[in-house]
Amino acid sequence: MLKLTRKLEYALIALRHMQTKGKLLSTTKEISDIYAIPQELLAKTLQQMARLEYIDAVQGPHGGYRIHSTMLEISLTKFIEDLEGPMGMVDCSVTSDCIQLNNCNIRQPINRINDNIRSIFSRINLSDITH
Amino acid sequence: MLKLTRKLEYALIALRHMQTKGKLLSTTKEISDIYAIPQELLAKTLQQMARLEYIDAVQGPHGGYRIHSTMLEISLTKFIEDLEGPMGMVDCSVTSDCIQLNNCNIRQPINRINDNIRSIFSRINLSDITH
DNA sequence: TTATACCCGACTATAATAGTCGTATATAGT
DNA sequence: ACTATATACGACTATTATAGTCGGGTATAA
Repeated sequence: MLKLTRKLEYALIALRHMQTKGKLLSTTKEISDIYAIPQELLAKTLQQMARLEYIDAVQGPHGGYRIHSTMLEISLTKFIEDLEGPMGMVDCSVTSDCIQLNNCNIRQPINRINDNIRSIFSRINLSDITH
Repeated sequence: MLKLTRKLEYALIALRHMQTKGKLLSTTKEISDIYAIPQELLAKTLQQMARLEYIDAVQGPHGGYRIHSTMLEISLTKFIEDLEGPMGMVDCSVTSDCIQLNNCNIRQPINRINDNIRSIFSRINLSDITH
């Protein structure tokens, strides 16, 4: 309950690391070594963030990644959903194939809480974590 | 990310159901039938809540469960942690055996967010969900 | 004494997450 | 052109957490 996945954790660690390096490039190996993150796993996450244009990739020797400037204004909600898909306390806040649905007696109160959390996460920017 | 487990979901549904019945008893079968919850699974959760004194159990024929009056003032944080153990976005907010720990660069910002969420959950009472 | 309903631990199944591997592509340096 | 380094990417396996099942027990009203 409420726990970040490793993927998100690694992504945040990497972003923060890159942040401290400004425009200098960081390699996967460098980051995985420093923070003891499995290299191949981190690699995939960095590649995904590159596709999402959170970071810029430079290929070849002396290549690596650096933070994309607009990334800082991304909200935590968007970040999480970009990397892992929709977020919601109950499935019916995401899809609508629950056998209960109309019968369900907690749907509305839970969805209110859900909205509260989302609104907190929406007010938090990635820069609040990686600054 | 952020999703309630079925156990919590079933527990909340059951509590709300019992709430509407006041001092009348509800059986496991009754609740599992109405909301299409696997009976044995619900049974375990109700038993756990009985041990925790969230609900009172009455044994024998015509037995069942009813809500314990003080339950209403329990916070969502306590409820979740009573049923599922400690809640935290990162392990280091719970235990301290992470190989990173001092090396970790996101610990503090994440823990701030974590505290925010906890404080929201602490201000929400079960009665807000089951009323 | 029988039927009903709670009690409880051990077990299995399923699904989500975490991690690995093989191969391909880009490119700087020589 | 060749080599070493680094990203790109899909398919695979392993691990863990959650979900669900089962078998046997106890309490008690009728």
